[in-house]
Amino acid sequence: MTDSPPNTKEQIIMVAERLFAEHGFDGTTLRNVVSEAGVNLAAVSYHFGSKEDLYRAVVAKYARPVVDQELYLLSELQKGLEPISVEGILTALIKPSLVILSQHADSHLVTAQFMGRCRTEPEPIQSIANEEYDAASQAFLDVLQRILPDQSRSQLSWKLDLVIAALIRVLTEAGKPFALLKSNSSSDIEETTQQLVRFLSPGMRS
Amino acid sequence: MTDSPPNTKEQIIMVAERLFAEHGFDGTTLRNVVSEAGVNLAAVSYHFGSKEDLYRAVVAKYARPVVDQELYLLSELQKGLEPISVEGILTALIKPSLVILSQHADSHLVTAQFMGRCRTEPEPIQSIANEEYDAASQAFLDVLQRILPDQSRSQLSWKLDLVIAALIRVLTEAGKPFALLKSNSSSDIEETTQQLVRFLSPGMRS
DNA sequence: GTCTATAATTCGATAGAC
DNA sequence: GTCTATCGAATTATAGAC
Repeated sequence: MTDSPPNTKEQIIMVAERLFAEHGFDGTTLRNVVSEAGVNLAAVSYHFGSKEDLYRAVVAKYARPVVDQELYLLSELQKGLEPISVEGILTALIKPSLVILSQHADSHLVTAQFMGRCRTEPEPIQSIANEEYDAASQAFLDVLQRILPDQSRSQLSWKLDLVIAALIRVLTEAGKPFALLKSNSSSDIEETTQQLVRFLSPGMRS
Repeated sequence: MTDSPPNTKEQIIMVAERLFAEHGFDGTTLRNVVSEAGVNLAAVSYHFGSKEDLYRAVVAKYARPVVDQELYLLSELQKGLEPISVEGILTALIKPSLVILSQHADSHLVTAQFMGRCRTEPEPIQSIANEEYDAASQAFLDVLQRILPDQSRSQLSWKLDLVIAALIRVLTEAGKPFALLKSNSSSDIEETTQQLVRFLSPGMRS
């Protein structure tokens, strides 16, 4: 875990994450990115290719690990002996997005806001992040269908969609006055996860 | 209810609503608007002033009536003799957004998508719509606090926020394959409202 | 009110020197 | 890898004729 000084490529990704989070894809200019990053404009083309490729790199760095963790927790849940609960599934879905924040302590709010923002972008930009998340959504929908066989798949699908919408909102609003998620301490993340799960689980059972 | 032929100003607003809904504020150019509307570029400046002023006009036309209806339903609820229920409050909050769709029968999906999109825009554009909605949110929060005195105001605040996030998602996703809201028939709107209320009410009570 | 023409910027991307 | 310089295209907004 050596803290190597950020090279040009990393510096660009870090600044781009913040500007994409605050102003969206269209509202962020490469000139703003390189200006705040203290690097040359041509460095973006050299290291990434295009603005969209830079965006993909930011998604890959900050969103992809969250999906991997979600799928891991879901598989662990299925390996267990106890029956799977709605609360367990929602926890596996929600927790990784919140836990990841404690790993980037200094920029945790920015990461949260980017993860929310990238899922509210207009098309075709939103699809860049959605392609990462869709596999996980399908897996969670399958498990939900197994433990809630009385509900139709389309019903479970829009319910899961609303759960994700709530999570996205929590991420986007992170840090604002009345936000649910205010700190990145482990205890606070644990508690925020539980509050979200408790709010959403009853409706899931219908 | 005469169907007067759309003049230039109305034509611009109608096309702008759709493009803002699909591509967001930054992703929509005035040239795209006037091109699809079949009017001259300078007409935007003449009738509205600036791109942001055009956006305000679209919000005023499609979002403001929804807020007015929400506040009206909430006041009617408080005039009634029966005790106010969580379901009643959430219905007053959710129904107007859905009902308005049956009034613009031909463009109902576009209106839904715009009402959702305008609340996920990056700042400072999002504030344009939020200023319309904030008064209503405060009023709903006050009533919720009265009938749920055991929960802290900050807790009720983020719960209400998640309810609104779910509503925004339903609007944004209207018309897509697995969307909750698929039609603009009165019966479907009634049923969609009930499903949303039933999904969200239990968590509201904690 | 509607139009043409254009001002004044800004954008993403790249060629080419070092 | 990093830089300067710039191309070509696109943007909002407006001046001014009709």
